[in-house]
Amino acid sequence: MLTRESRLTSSQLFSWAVRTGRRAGTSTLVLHLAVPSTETAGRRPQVGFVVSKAVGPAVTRNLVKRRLRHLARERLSSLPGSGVLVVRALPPAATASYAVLGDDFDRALDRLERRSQTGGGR
RNA sequence: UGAGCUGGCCGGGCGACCGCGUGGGGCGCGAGCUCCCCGAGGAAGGUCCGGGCUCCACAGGGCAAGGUGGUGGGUAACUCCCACCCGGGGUGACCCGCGGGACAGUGCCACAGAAAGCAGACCGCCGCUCGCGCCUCACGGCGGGAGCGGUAAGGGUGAAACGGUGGUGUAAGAGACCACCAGCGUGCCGGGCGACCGGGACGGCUAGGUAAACCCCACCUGGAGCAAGGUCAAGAAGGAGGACGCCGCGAGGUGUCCUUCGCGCGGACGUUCGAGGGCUGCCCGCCCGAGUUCGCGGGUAGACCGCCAGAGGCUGUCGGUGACGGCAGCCCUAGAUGGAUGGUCGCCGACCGUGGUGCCGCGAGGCCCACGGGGACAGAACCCGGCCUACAGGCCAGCUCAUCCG
RNA sequence: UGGGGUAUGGGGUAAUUGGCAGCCCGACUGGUUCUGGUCCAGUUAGUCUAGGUUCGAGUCCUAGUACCCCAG
Repeated sequence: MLTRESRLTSSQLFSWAVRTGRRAGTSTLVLHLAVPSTETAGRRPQVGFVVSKAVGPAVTRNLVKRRLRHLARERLSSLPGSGVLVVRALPPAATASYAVLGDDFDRALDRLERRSQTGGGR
């Protein structure tokens, strides 16, 4: 679970991260990561989730969200200081196990970090 | 023992590690840290009804529109619930029913059939009159036709055909008359608060269906919905849409042009006689300079309230056939807002499947052992009462039918 | 949260007041052709589900299911 502080609660930041952030996808997840160019104070990273109705009914959507929040909490330290991460779940995430979701999360996060080190992004 | 009917209840358990939200306590200047309590459902679901609550509207009445529809009760209210009545189904326990009005009016009843609604008559039956043919010496008889009239018994159609059965009667027939039965109307007696039920009397002999067709009658309904509504409260930067061009595989980015929004009202001062701003906290001075500033209202991003103690739950008792109500005692039992109530793992476990040269049994099957799988439907979003829908598996109580034993 | 609409063979669509469920494309079979296509003839299969009103329901009523749309 995530504390209130680490949650992304502003819809403006949500659309900002999805629009301008770098993207990496797997079969179950798509991650958007945006880092402010100027250091807007040393805030902690924030994580938000998007689980649409295509994933399933409310019970499975909530289950996917809870699993993702736990996964994100364990990986908070590897995010850049003031980064904004949006995790979007795809329909296969409904049937994926916790371990599979964790692997996909790690792979996508790894790809995002590598791209930022090689000076990617716009 | 088997098959069923009705009502009620449960709907995984234990543990370890790591977490989240409301509230409370402690520490800390503070950010925060730490401890404790509590933390999804019977449907939280669909959003089909009814209410509370909030804002708007409203003298009163009527029309329109929508809804409800046996009777009596319960309730804050209901299209809900209870009891009863009526009709239908079942051997039965029991179940089902939008169940007012068809002499207030209008409409419809396809096909078939003579005729489908109020009266009429196709075939037929019967009588009378007039021809014709045949038989007979004749009287007369038989057959068939036309016209006039009497009938509705029989025929056949249909979902439905103008009461049914039997008799008297007749030229043939007919409620024309009689008996019984069904049904209608009027008034009476008895029972019931009532819907209605039972009984007998009289009348007329008979009246079709459809209102989930229009309609009539009685009753009910002001509108919106917690994104209701309220409090606090930035910024003037730009935002939205469209057309065209460039870049990009694309998502998109960027440029030009057009449209629109960037609030309303009022006051004061000011536009070269300088409001206001900057240097600079003040004065002088210098520079920029056409709007500046104040009040009231409105309230976008955002924050907070509404927001969880309530038609509340449990137990007992009393009243009532029951729904339910009265009284007493005890309890506090989710309040999130990109949305908490959990994640991972282990053990147990109903239950299911497979196997066994195991045990019991005539058998169906039961028990035991091993292995594998392993909980259904489903997540509060202002609250409550119902309805409807989904649901693996299991428990309890009462009752019915069949069979066997005593 | 509030409101509206649709459902007819495999696909797309008709059905006047309730009165025999049609049409096009497709699929299949046969014929024509040396073969395929074209063409001709024929066959297949349907009113979303359940219940009700009615003599009779695609149509009317009630409940449900699925999908779509609109406003905030």
